[in-house]
Amino acid sequence: MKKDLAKQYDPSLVEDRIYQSWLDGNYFHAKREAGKKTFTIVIPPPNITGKLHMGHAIDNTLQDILIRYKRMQGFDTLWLPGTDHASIATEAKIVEQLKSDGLTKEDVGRDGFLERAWKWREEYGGTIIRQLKKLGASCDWERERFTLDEGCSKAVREVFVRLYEQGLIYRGERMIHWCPNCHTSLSDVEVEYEEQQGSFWHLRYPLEDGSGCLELATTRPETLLGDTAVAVNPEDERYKHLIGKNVVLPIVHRLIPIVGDEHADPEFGTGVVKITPAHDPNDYEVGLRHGLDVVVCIDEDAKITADYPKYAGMDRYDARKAIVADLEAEGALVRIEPMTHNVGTCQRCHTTIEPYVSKQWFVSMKPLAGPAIDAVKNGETRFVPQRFEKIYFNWLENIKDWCISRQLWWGHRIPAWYCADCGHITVSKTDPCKCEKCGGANIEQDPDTLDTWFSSALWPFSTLGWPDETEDYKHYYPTSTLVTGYDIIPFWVMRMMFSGLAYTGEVPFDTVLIHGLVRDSLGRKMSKSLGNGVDPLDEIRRYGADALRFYLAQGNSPGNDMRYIEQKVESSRNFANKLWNAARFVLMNLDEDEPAPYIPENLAPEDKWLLSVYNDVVAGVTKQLDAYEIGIAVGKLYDFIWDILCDWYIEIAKLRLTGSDPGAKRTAKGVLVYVMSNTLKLLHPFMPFITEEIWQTLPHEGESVMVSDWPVYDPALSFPKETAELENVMAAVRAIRNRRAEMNVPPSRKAELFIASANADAYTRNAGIFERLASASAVTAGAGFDIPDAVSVVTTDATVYIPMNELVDLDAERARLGKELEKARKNLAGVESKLNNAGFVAKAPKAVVDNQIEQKAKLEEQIKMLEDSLSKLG
RNA sequence: GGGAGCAUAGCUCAGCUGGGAGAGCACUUGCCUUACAAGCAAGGGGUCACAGGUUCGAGCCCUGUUGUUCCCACCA
Repeated sequence: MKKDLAKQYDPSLVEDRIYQSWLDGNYFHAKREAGKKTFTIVIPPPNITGKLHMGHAIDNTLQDILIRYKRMQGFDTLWLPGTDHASIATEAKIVEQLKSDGLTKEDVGRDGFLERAWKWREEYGGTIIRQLKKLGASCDWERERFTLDEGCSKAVREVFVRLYEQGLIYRGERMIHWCPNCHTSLSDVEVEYEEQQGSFWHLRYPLEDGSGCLELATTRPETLLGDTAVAVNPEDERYKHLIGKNVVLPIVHRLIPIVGDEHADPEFGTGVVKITPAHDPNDYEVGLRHGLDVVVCIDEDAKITADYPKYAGMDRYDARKAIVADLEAEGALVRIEPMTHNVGTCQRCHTTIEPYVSKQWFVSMKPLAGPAIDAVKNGETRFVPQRFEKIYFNWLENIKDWCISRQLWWGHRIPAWYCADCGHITVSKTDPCKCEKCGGANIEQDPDTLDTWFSSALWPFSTLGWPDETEDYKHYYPTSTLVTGYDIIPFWVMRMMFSGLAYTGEVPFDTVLIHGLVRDSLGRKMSKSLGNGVDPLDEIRRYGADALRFYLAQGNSPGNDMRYIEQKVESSRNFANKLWNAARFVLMNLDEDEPAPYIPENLAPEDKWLLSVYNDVVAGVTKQLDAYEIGIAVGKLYDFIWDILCDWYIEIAKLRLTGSDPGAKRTAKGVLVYVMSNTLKLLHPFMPFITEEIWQTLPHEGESVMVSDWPVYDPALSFPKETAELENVMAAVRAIRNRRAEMNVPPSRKAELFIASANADAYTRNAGIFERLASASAVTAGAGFDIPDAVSVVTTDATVYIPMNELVDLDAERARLGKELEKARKNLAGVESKLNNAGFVAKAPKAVVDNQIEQKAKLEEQIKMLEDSLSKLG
């Protein structure tokens, strides 16, 4: 047994070695054990472009806590890891890489591009996985998956073909969000709205007949090139007579009609709206209603098209300036009004989105959303905390069709082939060589790929082998708990829900544990642009993975954001060190041949007290973990270990450990090892490394704490009488220390104690505790004492006289006792007023009333003792 | 416009089903007490945002108000 532990715990010397030992033990691997209940989590697959950030750290810490807990409880536990191909992000990386080589996508071609992408993935795709290991994640690495691997791709095709055959996937021309930088369409959720400072340009469009002008306003004057109408509200008395007439589009000098449409709000601005069907979603709808031409004036690069030679090739913002200048020159500009408005930007690159009409693939969401809503409404899947159900419902109830095609190369290519001869679309699980309709060989696959989230949506079952009925799928699906941030609900949780229900017929998980964001110390979102991100790896290096995990678990209350406060990580590190030193103390006292943890005979009152408190902690931690109240569970362990075990029990145990009675010494050691060892188990899910390191050093049975049995509440370990006794003793010790501190008596100055109490035996029995912890030179306990001029302290159970004549300032002492007496009387009055309240006695639970009765008796006793002490002072 | 969260000690926050206002850090004082100074002991510090209500009893439940953050929608 190793006993020469360092004075300070150094995680860097321990963590990698311990992690390797777990891998060597194959403890992370799920073995499909018959007869055991399963507990399964699929990891939210991090992007292969990513680096571990605090969001990952908290998400995976929570998952690892649950997994380790359930594993110790004897579940057949699977935590399935993997990564996401992250189509847009990865494609951008490769494009960037090409650019530094002076190349473009087109230069290397699709195959060359994909080759580079796969190579890139080989090289960097495992970064986060390596970092998760540093955090202590106990994933089943043998089952690691990738959204673009063969199995996941098979699932993607299966789903696409099924939905197509059911008519739930269709191809059509719609207005979609276009990112001119990423050069692809985006779904609604991939657009982030940002408030931007802009202008409102008020313009004049002259009527064709020369009878005047219509004034209107726009935030995007450059789209004027594509105007094909102006709209007024058909009820608007000012303009309704003009409907059907034409105006002359400034600069372009094209005639465009005035249409009557509800879209024009008479209350807003002048009540006149210019209509650009090609470049505004609302205008597009107006255009459809009135059969307007769709005139494209901005291209895929957000540049003006060749149709307008004067502006052709100009960026949309340059074109805006030029067009405004021309409008002014033409006298069409009325005025410019500053305004702030929300602008849609690309989630990935924050480029302003261009609404764009194009042919894309869509999933019909309405039929899929219904069952997903029902499954949560009827409790098949629940959210923790429950309020996130509302967000989930809100999304699904207002859902629009999902644009799933992306103009990218890195991803699952759409399994649709177009026939050049007959125009038929062949959609197939396997690559066809001819058109399924005309049999012609002149077919070409759709060049586009699918939204990354299309494959993520299948993650809980595609990773287990679906669509094949594999052993893993049968055994581990549906999964148990999904752990993720609230920001991912619309992207992922929702989509997994409807996908699971639609394709497997089951909800993909029974619980969704939602956590908040980790913000910086000022409460700001951590972001690259602000440079305020904290690297979890740095923190692990500084404080250890256990400290980081413990902090993240402790500070987290379900669904709430937290601020990253480094001092708190430091105090978690201090806690680890405290535990380390407690272990050193235990080890110091052990013999070489110490048996494995057991509860010894001849327990002292303090042993029974400790075991009782420990037992309650077992029950409490278990209950809180079952309720996903991880922060509360952590708090209980922190208090128990630091306050109860270290500050009280170990100090008290020193009496026997340094004493001469070998039997008593053995008992104390036995209790210490038992409680320490089991407490390590309780703490293991939160602080896996240090608990393993210590557990291995202590006497133990089994290979590793991570596969040991989770402690269970044991009624035989409940000792209320001894618990009360020790609590009284501790209260007296605290009171004595307090009084001594007030009088500035140094600990080295011992004093004799006379303890008057109805429970004098208990104080006699625990005299040693007062000697060690309350600077007592000797302790005499009895029913009562008559000691003149003594300092006295009064608890609810005892009066302690401390004769220190030369230190006694009688006036000060009288004042102190008087103050305490006043306080006790006030408390008593409060208790009595409750007990005199008929309503309280009649309606409050019996336990609460009894407690008040007990308080009353204690306070009365205390008051009596205080009065007595005062009278003795004369 | 719709919805949600938050408001508790100087700071950051916990307080789970209503019954004792708490933790860490910071601060004050005393301790190198042979596990730990990353420590020990003692202490100061709070109208639980505000106003009503329900209740024997409210930090907790209800209504409203204020402030703040976030999500969604809209903003021609």
